[in-house]
Amino acid sequence: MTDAPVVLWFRNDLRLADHRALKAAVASGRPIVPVFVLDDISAGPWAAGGAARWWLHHSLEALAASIEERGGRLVFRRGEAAQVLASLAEDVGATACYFSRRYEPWAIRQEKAVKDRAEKGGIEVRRFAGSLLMEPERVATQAGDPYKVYTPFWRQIASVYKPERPLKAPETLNGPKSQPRSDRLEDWSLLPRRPDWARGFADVWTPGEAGAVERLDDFLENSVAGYTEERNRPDLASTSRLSPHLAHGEISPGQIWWRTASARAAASSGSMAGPGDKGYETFLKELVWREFSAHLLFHFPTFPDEPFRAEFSRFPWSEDEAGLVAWQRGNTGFPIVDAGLRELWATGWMHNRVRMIVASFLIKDLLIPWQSGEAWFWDTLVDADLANNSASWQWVAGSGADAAPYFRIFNPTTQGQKFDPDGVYVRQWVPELAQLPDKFVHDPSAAPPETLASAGVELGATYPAPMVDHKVARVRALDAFERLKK
DNA sequence: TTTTGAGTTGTTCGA
DNA sequence: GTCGAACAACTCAAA
Repeated sequence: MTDAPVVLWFRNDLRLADHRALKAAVASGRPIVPVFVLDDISAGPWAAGGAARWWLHHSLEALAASIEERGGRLVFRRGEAAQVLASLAEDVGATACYFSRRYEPWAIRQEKAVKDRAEKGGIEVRRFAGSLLMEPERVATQAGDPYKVYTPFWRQIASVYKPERPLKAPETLNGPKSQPRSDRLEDWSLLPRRPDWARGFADVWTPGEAGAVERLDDFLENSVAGYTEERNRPDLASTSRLSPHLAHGEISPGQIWWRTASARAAASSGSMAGPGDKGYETFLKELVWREFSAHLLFHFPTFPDEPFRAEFSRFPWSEDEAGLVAWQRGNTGFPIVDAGLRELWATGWMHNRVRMIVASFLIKDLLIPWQSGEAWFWDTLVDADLANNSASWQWVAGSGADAAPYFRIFNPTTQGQKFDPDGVYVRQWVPELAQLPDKFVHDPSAAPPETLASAGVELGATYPAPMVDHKVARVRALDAFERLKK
């Protein structure tokens, strides 16, 4: 027996409940030194973007507070994880380091460096299952290959995965006798200043473990029943909005599965499974899409950078810098596209249906490479997740696994009319169109001049004229994809 | 090894 | 206004 401390390395698992590494550290009976390492070096180009850093700051504040309530203290240090952890272990005389696994290529390299360095110094390293339902090594086709099609992957997970009651957060955390040096979180400059573009974020989000659980409970109580249909409606608050909490590990997918299954059982007890029952399964399927993306990235580490289908490297992309900027700012002249990109800028998040619409527009209407959209989302999304982001962009581009067929080109006007039928979403984020009648709110350029005038809209002045003719752009995209086949 | 059935999210056109 | 077919062929997963 020893009472040398255990270093508990927090990564994208910023919670105390359902945390295996933490549970093992507590069970060891030794003092615990919890630490978060800001390691932009190991992450390289995929270091957290601006919006995710805002979230990270607040999530770390919340985590530090709940550790403190339990008698511990979260240490903040900055630098290359292998080096930082070794030096922290030395400072406190720790002989072990526990952490949750991550699955991104850079994080796998980072873990290996941590392990090599620690073991050289005689530190025991224990790695625990991380942010997935199942370890990627354990999910394979009968031939032993990774799944490349979603539906069989889903069937496999649904039949093999056994939901387990999530681990409770420990009630006390014993620290070491003397506290190690720590940075001050405020000195990391994770929050934007001048300009403070995150001003509106706090109205919408509550980063931290408690906020995550509250969000899930609210969803299961109020929205899951109608989820199958309403999840496509950006004008309704019908999705879970758990993505940023999941991305930072404030809640685990296992917790989500367990609570969803429990809520489903409670809802159907005493009555036949009603039409509302479908919502639970649809929701779990979305959770498994996240899983699918993570497994794909694990098996195919170039996913964020290169098209999964190699022939797409020959695609005739356009170098349209001005077009990219118009898209980023939400000045395309297509209301639903602009609404989405402005929602993203204002809140760090965009409804998933709208993500598909804006992505299709960038790729297929403007012929701008999906990597440009991926990079913008990386910097602006509070839920930025390397696997989800790259898999989803490649899905829209048609270059991904199980991707959309090339002829699936979203019509931004039709999509707006279909999924934001009363224009509520557009009017919220594109207020200069608010006075237009429903009939034209998704298609201002079709409105008669007097309608525009009385709504105070002057195309090209108060709101941009459409930057492309969608009909023409569609044919151009189909043509480009046609050439790809040859 | 070969065969077979299936594959998130759409649009347009013509009957 | 509604509905079904066409838009391509290919790859994947499992029998």
